[in-house]
Amino acid sequence: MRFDGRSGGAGRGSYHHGNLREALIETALRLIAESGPAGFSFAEVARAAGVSPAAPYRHFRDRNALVAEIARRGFERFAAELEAAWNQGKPNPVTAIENCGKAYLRFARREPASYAAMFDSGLPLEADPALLVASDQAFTVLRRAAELACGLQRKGTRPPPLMVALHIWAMAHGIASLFVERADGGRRKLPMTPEDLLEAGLLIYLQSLGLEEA
Amino acid sequence: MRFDGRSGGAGRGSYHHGNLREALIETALRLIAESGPAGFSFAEVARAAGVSPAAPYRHFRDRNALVAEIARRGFERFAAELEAAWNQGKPNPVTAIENCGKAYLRFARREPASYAAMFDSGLPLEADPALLVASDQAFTVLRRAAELACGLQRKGTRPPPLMVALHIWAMAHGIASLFVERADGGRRKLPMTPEDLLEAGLLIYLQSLGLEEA
DNA sequence: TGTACATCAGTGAACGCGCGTTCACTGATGTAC
DNA sequence: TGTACATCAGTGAACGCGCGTTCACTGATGTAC
Repeated sequence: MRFDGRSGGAGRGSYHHGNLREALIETALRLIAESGPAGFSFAEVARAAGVSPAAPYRHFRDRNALVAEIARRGFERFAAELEAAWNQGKPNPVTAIENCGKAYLRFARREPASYAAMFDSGLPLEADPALLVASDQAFTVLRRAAELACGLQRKGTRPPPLMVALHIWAMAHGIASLFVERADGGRRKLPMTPEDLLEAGLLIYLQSLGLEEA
Repeated sequence: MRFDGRSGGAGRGSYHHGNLREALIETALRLIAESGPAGFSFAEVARAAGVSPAAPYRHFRDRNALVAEIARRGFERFAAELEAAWNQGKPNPVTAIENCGKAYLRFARREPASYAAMFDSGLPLEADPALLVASDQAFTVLRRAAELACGLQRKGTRPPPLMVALHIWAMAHGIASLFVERADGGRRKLPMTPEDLLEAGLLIYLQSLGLEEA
């Protein structure tokens, strides 16, 4: 890829952009990061990408399709980062789950635009099968982590892994939503970092299930 | 107040509405419930309330001021409902905290428009001191609850009450955001009610702190 | 290697629309006397 | 009780603007021969 984002022989000023689809996605991410998932128009993306307002229609049916594509890609990267953080439960399940929590917050912090498209855009997941699949992939990482962690318990005292995964997700998502700073407006002040808050919360929760770092 | 929402002698069709400020707030709540906090315009509220597009300017500086007022009132009712659910820690702190959690979800479910204005509107809390105060009132209920619950522990093992309050808030907010059904689009499917999920999560968490229902 | 042609990404003008906001105004209300 | 008047909530017309979307078009690209 060339430095200006155009491919092949299509230089700046040429008739064909050459890489417009990607450029629109990158531009929309920038605009979302600046003003939130509702803070941009289809026409504005076109203008910011340097093309006519009709050009985006060659690549996306409408504004929602663009946001859905951003969310879908976001979920895929999100799932990959959670998976890497989980690292097959090493060095031990509790530490690995804490690493997942850190990865969750890191994603919300480093890709606030993707995160907003994924969780705050109001897009119905059901309307886009690919979006639903990508979203499920991310949750599946947490579910498998909970399954492995719960499997360490004696049979009689095993909590339902699905429930544990949902608790972990809810706490991570709650902390990300309430306390991770956003470019479009500061979040509530905290006497600690969101990462420390989540780590402590997960530790307390997992201790109660009989799991320790060991 | 009369049945049509107009006060005094101002009947329907009269020049003065008589109760426009309240009518605008109610109308905006309805529109937010239908299409989310970004899903209405100032002009649309006026039209739906049956007045000219200039009329709302007599009562609110702009659209944001209307949303902020809705959020402020929402936080006040929210704080009152959490306070009632806490009920001074009776019958015991764990049960009372669980009741707070249920009240949290009940509010998100029954007043989705207020909840969205409070948490999903992107309004900067700092811009409106009254909004910040109302928001703090709500959190203060959780903080005092955590203080009382933590106070039952022996001194050496007391967790920081502020942190505990933040964990409770995050889990409740995470579950409300992810799983409570919204009118503007379904949330993820769950194999249990959000209320049961939160109750179990709080119970596991509080057990780890040495707190039991007793 | 050269040429004719099919493809299709991007143009730019156009449309009707609803928006936020302003303005001078109007007329209902309540109050001072 | 009646009247004159100040107040101010709501009117309606107007403005410039950016939006989403369409359309016939243009010209760059790649390929078949």
